[in-house]
Amino acid sequence: MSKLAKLLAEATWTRGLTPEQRARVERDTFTRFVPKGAYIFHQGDRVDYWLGVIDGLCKMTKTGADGRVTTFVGIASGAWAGEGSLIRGRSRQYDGVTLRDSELAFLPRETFMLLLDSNLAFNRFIISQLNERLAQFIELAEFDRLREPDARVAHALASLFNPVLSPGTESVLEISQEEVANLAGLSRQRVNQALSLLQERGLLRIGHVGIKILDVEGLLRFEL
DNA sequence: CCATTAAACACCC
DNA sequence: GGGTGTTTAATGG
Repeated sequence: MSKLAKLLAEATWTRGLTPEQRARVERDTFTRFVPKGAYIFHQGDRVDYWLGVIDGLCKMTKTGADGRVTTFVGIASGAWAGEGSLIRGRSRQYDGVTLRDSELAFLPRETFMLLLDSNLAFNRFIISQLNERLAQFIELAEFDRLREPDARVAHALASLFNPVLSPGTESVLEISQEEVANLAGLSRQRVNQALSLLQERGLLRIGHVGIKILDVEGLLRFEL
């Protein structure tokens, strides 16, 4: 079985498709290898595909007028993204960049719209995914405004393990501390300090360009 | 004051 | 050579 077939077989949203729809999806979807640090799409691009992460780690970022860059969210293995822009019919509102070598899947807009127009289960999946994302962004605002830096780091890491949004995340995250800093909106050395604390608490283990997550639940409810 | 960060530094995988 | 861990000086609440 190809990587794509495996991804489609394991994805929640393919379960409610008719055999014809499933065949159509398998026929229309293609995959591409994208090396670490490469752009998947740019802000302003037309949105022609729904993006699936077969195996990899990506980020959505935006560059401010003064050149500073912020990362909104990480997208991990098993995740599908970009339905927001597809449905709104708008151009990309941010840049997509790989954080490590990634295998990506592209489902054409036309196929996506066909499913949206004809399949109830698919609609339910999209609603639950959008809802999950909304909850995640509200949490992001909460942690950003109400919690200390250590909890922000813990939360940023735990967010990559959301079972609805990123069902296939491996427990070893191949991510630099620099990128964790971008995700959490903190400096690199503050993140380093936070990671050391989280490691002391037994929630994760720091490796070389990698973090082994030991306790996702513990990270989510981390308190000083 | 105290915490955070930018910049600069020396390891080392 | 990029990622990591640390120091130092500057900044801001």
